[in-house]
Amino acid sequence: MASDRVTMEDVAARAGVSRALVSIVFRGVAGASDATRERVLAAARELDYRPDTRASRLGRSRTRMIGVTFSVGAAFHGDLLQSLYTHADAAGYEVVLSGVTPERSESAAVETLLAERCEAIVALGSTLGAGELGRLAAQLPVVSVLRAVSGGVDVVRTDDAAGLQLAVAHLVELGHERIALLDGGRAAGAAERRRGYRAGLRRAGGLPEHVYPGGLTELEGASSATEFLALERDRPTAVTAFNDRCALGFIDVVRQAGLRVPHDVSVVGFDDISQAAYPHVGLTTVRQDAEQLGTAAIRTVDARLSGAAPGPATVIDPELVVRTSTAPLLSGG
Amino acid sequence: MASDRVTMEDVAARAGVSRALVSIVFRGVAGASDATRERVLAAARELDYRPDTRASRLGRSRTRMIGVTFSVGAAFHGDLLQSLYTHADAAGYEVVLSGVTPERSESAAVETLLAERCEAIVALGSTLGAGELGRLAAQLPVVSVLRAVSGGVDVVRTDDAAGLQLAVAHLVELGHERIALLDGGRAAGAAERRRGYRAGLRRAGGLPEHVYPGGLTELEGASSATEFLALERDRPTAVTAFNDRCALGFIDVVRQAGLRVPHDVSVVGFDDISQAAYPHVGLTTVRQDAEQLGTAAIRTVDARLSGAAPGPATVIDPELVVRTSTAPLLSGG
DNA sequence: CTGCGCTGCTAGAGCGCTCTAGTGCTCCTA
DNA sequence: TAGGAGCACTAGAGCGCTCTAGCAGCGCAG
Repeated sequence: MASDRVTMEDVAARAGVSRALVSIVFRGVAGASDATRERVLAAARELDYRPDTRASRLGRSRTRMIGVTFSVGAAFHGDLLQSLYTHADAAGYEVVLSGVTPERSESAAVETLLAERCEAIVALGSTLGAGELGRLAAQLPVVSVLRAVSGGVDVVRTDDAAGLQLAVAHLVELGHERIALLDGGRAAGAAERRRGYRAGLRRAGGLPEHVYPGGLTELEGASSATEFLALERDRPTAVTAFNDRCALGFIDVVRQAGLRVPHDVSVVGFDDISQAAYPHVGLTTVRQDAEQLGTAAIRTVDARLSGAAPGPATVIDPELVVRTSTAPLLSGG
Repeated sequence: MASDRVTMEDVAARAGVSRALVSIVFRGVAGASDATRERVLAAARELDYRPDTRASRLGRSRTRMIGVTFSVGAAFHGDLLQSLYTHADAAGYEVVLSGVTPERSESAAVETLLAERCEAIVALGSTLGAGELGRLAAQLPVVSVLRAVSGGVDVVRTDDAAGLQLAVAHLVELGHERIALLDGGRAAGAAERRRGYRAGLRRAGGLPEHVYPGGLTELEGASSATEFLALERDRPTAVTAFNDRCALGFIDVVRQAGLRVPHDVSVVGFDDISQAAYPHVGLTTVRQDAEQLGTAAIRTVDARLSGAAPGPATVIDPELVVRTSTAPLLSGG
C-alpha cells in the first residue's frame, strides 16, 4: 500500500546513476549502454518502480495523448475503440477515453479531454453541432469518426451512400421492386444513407420510395415493423435498415407475425456487428470496417499533428456481406 | 490552436492577483473574497483559461482518481459506467477509464491505471485470478464489481444465487417441473448462479437438473437451443439463462424452429438489459441494478480511502421482472 | 494602546518527471 | 601529440499546478 512512493530518484540511487539516466532508459531513447540499461531496469524491478505518467506528461513538451469520446454502450464504438487502442499505441500515442452517457454530455466529455491537454480529439459518432465542432477544431485537430461534418474538422467515415446503394442494388438484382428504408433520422450517417437509398432506387429505373422512421435500436426497428405489417396491400418485399440493430428488431417482429425472412421479406442491415454473423441470425448487411476506420483516424491525427493541412474526408468503402436474410423475390410476390 | 499556452500565471496577471489566489478560486476553497473570485473567473473567461489537470494532479497530495477497467462493448458495463461517473463526481472523485479488448489485456489496462497513480481501482467483471487481484489489492483498494473474489478485495455484486432462485421459484410457481439452465461457464457470477439454480430445484422438492453449456452471448444461447431442440422426449418446459443475451439467442432459435415462447417453453434471462424491456421482446428476467451497484462501488472506494477496513461484500438484491416470456405450464406439457 | 483573531492575500518550495546543455573519456586521424 | 568525433553520463532548469507559512490590515476586547 506504500510502494507507490518509489520515484525515479530511488531507482537512480539504487542503480548508482543519475536520475536523468533512469529517464533515458525508461523512455527507451539512445544514450545509455546496454549494461547500464540492464542495471537500471533491475533496480526498478527490485523496487517495483513504475514511472508516474502524470509527471512524465507534465514534463514532456508533447503529451502525445489522443482524447477519444465514445458512446458508452454502443457496440460499434467498442469495435472502434479496440482498433484505436492498437494503432495509437503503434504510432506512439496514448489513448485517453471520455465516455458519453445520457447524464454526461459530449461537451462535458470533450471538456475533460481538453483539460488533460490532449493533442487531438477523436469523436466517435459525434452529435455536436457543426458550430461547436468548428470552434473545437480551431483549438486542436479534431477527427469526426462515422459522422460527416464540414468546417475544419477531419472526417473518417464509411461511404454511407455507397453502402445503401450496394444494399439496394443487391435487392434489385434479387428481383425486388418495392424496397423500403428504415431511416436513421438525425443519427450519424443517416442523411447520407438516405441519399444512397434514393440514388439506388433511381438507378434501378425509378423504383418507388418507402421510408419508415426507423432509428438506432431494435425498438425502433420493431415499431417500423408494426407499421409495415399494418399495410394491407403493396407491402414492400424488401427492407434495408439504418443499422443492424434496427434490422434485427424489424425481423423479430415480422417473424412473430408469421412472415418468413427472407421468404416473405428480405432484410439488409448496416454495420455488421458481431451478432449479424451468428449462424442463427445470418443478417445480410453492409459492413463498416472498424479496423480500417480506426487506422485511418489515427493516421489522420498523426498527419495533422505533424503539420499536414486538413485533407479531404477519408471515406472507407463499405462491403456488402450477403447472408441468409435476403433471397430472390418469389413470383407473384 | 495556441490558446492552450494560457496558464494560471496569465490569469493571475490579468486579474491583478497572485497565482495562489487563482488556484484558490479554481479549487473552490475558502480564502478569497467574492469580489476577487468574480474578477478571477472573469479574467479566466476572457483568456479561455482551463486548469491543466496534469499539473493539478501532480501538485496535489491526493489525486482523487478512481481507475475503472471495463470490457469494451459489454452492454451492462456501459450501464455501470454511467452510474460510476455520476456518483464519483458527486463524491469528488474523477473517473479514469481503461478499456479491455481482446488485444488489450486486463493486466495492461490495470497497469496504465497504476501508472496514472489512481487511488483505487474498480474492476468491472474482472477475469483476473484471485492471486493477481490479491497482489493488486496489497497496493491499493480494489473493488471487484459483478465478480465475487476472496482475499483483501472488496466486492460489490448482485446476489446471483438469490437471483436464480427467484427465477426457478417463478417457473415452479407456473407449474414447470423440467427447468433447464443455460450456464455461464467461468464468467463472473456464473458459479453463484449455478448454485442458485440447484438450490432452487432442491427447494421445489428436488426437481431434476438440466444444464446446457450456455455462455455470454446470443451465439451460445443459440447453440444451446439447437441442443435443446434435438431432445426427442422429456424436453424441459422452461429455461433460465446465464444472461439476457444468451436467453435472447435461445428464444430466437426455438422460435425459428416453430416453438412458441412462452406457450411451448418459458424463458427467463438475467441482467435486464434495455433490450429485454422492449415490447416486442418482453423478456422475463432477473434485474441487476446498475445504479445501485455503481453507488455501492463508489461508496466502498470512498470508505476504504478514508481508512475503513475492507468490509464484507456488498450484495445487492436482484429483482424478478416478469414480462411475457414466461407463462403457466399447459396441462400435458 | 497593546494584543489577538480573522480575513484576504502572497511567496516559494515542492510534485516527479523531461530535456537541453554540458562534462569527461576513449578512440581516431593527421 | 594535438584535435576532433562520439559515446556514456550528469546537472539543473523547467512543466503548471498545490499548499504550507506567513504577512498586512482591520476590528475589537482588555
